[in-house]
Amino acid sequence: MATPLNSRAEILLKTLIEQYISGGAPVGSRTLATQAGLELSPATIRNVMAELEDMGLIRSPHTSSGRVPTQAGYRLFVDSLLSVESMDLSTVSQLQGELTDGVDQQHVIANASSMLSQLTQLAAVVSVPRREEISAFRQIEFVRLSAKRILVILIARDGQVQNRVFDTGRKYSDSELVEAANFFNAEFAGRTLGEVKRLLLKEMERDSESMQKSMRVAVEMAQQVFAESQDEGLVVSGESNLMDIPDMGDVKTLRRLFDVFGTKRDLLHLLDQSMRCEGVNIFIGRESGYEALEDCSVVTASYEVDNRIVGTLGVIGPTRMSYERVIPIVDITAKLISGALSGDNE
Amino acid sequence: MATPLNSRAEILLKTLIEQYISGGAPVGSRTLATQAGLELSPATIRNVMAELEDMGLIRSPHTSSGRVPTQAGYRLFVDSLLSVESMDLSTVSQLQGELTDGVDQQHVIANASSMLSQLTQLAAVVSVPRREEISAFRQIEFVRLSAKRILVILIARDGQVQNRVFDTGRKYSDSELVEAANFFNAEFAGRTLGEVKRLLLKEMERDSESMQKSMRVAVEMAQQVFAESQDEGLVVSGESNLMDIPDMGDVKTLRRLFDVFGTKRDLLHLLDQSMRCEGVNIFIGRESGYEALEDCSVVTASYEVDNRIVGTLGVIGPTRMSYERVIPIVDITAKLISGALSGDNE
DNA sequence: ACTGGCACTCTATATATGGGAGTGCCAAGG
DNA sequence: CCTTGGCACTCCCATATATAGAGTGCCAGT
Repeated sequence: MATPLNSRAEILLKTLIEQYISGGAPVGSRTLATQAGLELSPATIRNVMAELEDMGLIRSPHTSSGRVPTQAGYRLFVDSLLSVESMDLSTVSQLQGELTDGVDQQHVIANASSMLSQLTQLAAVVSVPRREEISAFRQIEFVRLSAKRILVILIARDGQVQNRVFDTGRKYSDSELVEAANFFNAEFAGRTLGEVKRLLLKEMERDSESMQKSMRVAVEMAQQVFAESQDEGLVVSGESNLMDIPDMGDVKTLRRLFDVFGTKRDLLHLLDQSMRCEGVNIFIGRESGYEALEDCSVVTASYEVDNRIVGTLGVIGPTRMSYERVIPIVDITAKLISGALSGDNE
Repeated sequence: MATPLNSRAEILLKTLIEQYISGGAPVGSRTLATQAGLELSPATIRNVMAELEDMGLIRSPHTSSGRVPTQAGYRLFVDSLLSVESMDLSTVSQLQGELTDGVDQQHVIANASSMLSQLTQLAAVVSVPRREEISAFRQIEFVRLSAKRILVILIARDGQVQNRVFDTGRKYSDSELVEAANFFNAEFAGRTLGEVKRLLLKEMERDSESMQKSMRVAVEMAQQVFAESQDEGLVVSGESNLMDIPDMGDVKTLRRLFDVFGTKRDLLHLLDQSMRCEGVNIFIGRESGYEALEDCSVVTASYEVDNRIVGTLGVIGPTRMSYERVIPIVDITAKLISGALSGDNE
């Protein structure tokens, strides 16, 4: 941190990490000497390694085995040492193909997630976009299923449909329902879902008598449906890929990891963090803030619709993952999904 | 198989299996002597155990360790030796509560699955009901999203909503869409989804000119939505519970197991098999027909809506699971879910 | 500043070693 | 004839021990 590395040390650190990533075993001075391309003897390299260890960039698991990168080492690596491969063009177009053949936002997201996990052989995560401030309200419908059960259907301009069944206390006539629907459709058409939600909320607070009773209930139901439409989801796939990775050998560790996937809340929070920044984001080990992700890294990128960031996607794998392979995949996927969702919308 | 067991052998087999299930370790003659309640010496019991081994009901992992049940042993056990506990009443009512607070079929199913896995601490599986022949068509709507994009919404009488976006080749006027909707709603109201699907299929085959062109496309779109409505789903939860079970220690084995959960097709097939029979069904180890389920058992029960079997639920765990605890849970859940879905429907 | 050499450390693997649990069989007793 | 205690035998498992190998740190020489 204090002293910036001289270029020889950089090269050695880079080679060491690459070597460790591909081999999985601690790297010793001899292998480093042959691999780094510098004409140095193992002894010299040992001196440099000692320095790197002092700086906290690498460490040795035991008194005498090779060195492995520390978290700080990885950080430096991905920040300034890493050379990313650009992606195979045919793979890109294949990805694009698979991605855009979902007519529907849900399909696009699901495809993206599954592709991502397949390409990286890691676990993939895609957050369902916040549509609130982007997607506009188109129309709402109240369908009477039986005497007291009413189905509310919310349709957004982009074709997303949200629906929910309510058990109302009393009977509603068809005409009441039609009237309610007309009211909403006239009042709110064209506004964004978020706006409508807020307006409805205000409406309810006013506890107004200016509204008929029947309207009140309708507003309440609509409010709930809108509230759910915010329902931020998360699509996870390829979790089981992580079981093939020897680093995670411990079933105990795996279990905790899978719990994270199960709850989703934590993951969502993590993805939210990287919503702010553009481009690819990397959380290494503890940086994510979750103990279960101790030996994992998370590579994320956010995607946008109509030039606004609306969601994030990423992959989760062992800290010892091939960043140079994974980063471009995540990057490209984010861009493609942006395209697929934007094009879809008009 | 040939010779039915005498009662002493039965008791010993039963105790052995119970002992093995609770302890997880091979059971020897001494422990069996103290646990079985019979006044017999270990030596005598050894003789009986030898017989049981000859019959293929138990085996010893090594020349000299205790015995463990074979698949055939488990089979006999669950078929005729098992005494199931009846369930704690408070648990039942709690279950019922949690189950019925989902207004919506999807919620009920999801709740059932999660409850099932929580109660058993195993992986749970619930198949989404075949609604085709039960659920009636209520109405269809065509919403124009943009010039050539049309949203088709299918509403069933029970409140299920199915929707899909189509990119049509040409523009449709609002009046055309209204006309199409009216046609469907008048023609098919009240019929079951399955019926409508078949009728539409026939309609399309006729390639009739009696229909206007616009109708043809509408029929086609409707057909596709109906086809998707058949979309048999599967809700899985608690997979990660299996990682806590020491029997499955092997990550390799777990991985294959998780692959089964991932593909779902195989699971669905398995659940289908037990749709035919009423009551609780048990597949032990290989009986399920899947190699990945080698050391697992599947306990299933089907549930019904309006006295017709429409789906199946079950749990998957190690063959060495506590059947006497699991069976009643699966049984009750199936009954409760039947109730919850039937009551919901009118 | 770099290098070879050397003693040292620590791991991983293979190889004994002994205890323990359980069996099968046999001969004796009810 | 069924049951039982006794006994030799088998096999697993945990522990200890030896050994090879990889890698280090340090020092002295270039």
